[in-house]
Amino acid sequence: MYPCSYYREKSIKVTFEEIYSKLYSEFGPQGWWPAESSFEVIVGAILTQSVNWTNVEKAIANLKEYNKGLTGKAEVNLELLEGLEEEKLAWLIRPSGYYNMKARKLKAFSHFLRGEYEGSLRKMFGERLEVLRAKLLAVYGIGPETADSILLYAGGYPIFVIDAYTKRLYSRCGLIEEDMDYHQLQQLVMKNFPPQVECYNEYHALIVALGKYYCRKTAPRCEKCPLSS
DNA sequence: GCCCAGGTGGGTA
DNA sequence: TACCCACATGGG
Repeated sequence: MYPCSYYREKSIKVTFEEIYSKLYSEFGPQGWWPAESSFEVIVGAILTQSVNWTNVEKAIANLKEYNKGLTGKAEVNLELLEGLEEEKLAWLIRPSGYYNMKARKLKAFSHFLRGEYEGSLRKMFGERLEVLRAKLLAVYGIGPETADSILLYAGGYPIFVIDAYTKRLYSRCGLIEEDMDYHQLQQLVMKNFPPQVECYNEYHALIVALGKYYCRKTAPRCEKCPLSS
């Protein structure tokens, strides 16, 4: 039995805040997002879709290496993505999986940023939260999780990111219904855990940290889960 | 060999 | 709306 299922079956109430506190005291600050620039956060957010982060690291390393040979600067930026043929881009990001789809997605975002904000992230992040979120969702390849990761980790907006780990954790704890959709779940969390950028930043990262080791789909290692004590 | 990983878009009933 | 499927590499 999962420790968090134990809460549910014994009708022990835990709150979103208590889970956050436990995770924070167990794992400490995570310092997300792991990237050297806002633009790199966005690229990482797209590349990490349904893929292990270690794969993404290889892909981003390829992009940096390529740009270093081209311009002397080992960084991921808009000019690099714009200058690359989609096929070449796909080849460089191959380790991240779904590379043809993701190359198309990166190109789509590049066109969006250039067309809508003259290539300026500063201008893009000058938008109001709701406005930018809606615009991002309209970009090919950017769904709710990717949009919210971009908003929170690159833009510093107070928005809570929901992912597979988040659903699994809250569901096992009995805090949510299995069939809640992304928006419902996000609203529920934000209603019960008031928006603060720093906490939302850490919370999502902490849930991923927990999920990677103790709250996996299979083989959860629940006997060592920090939430069990 | 099998399952899974920080999803999204498109098609069908 | 509610499912199904394609997309694809790398690690345990």
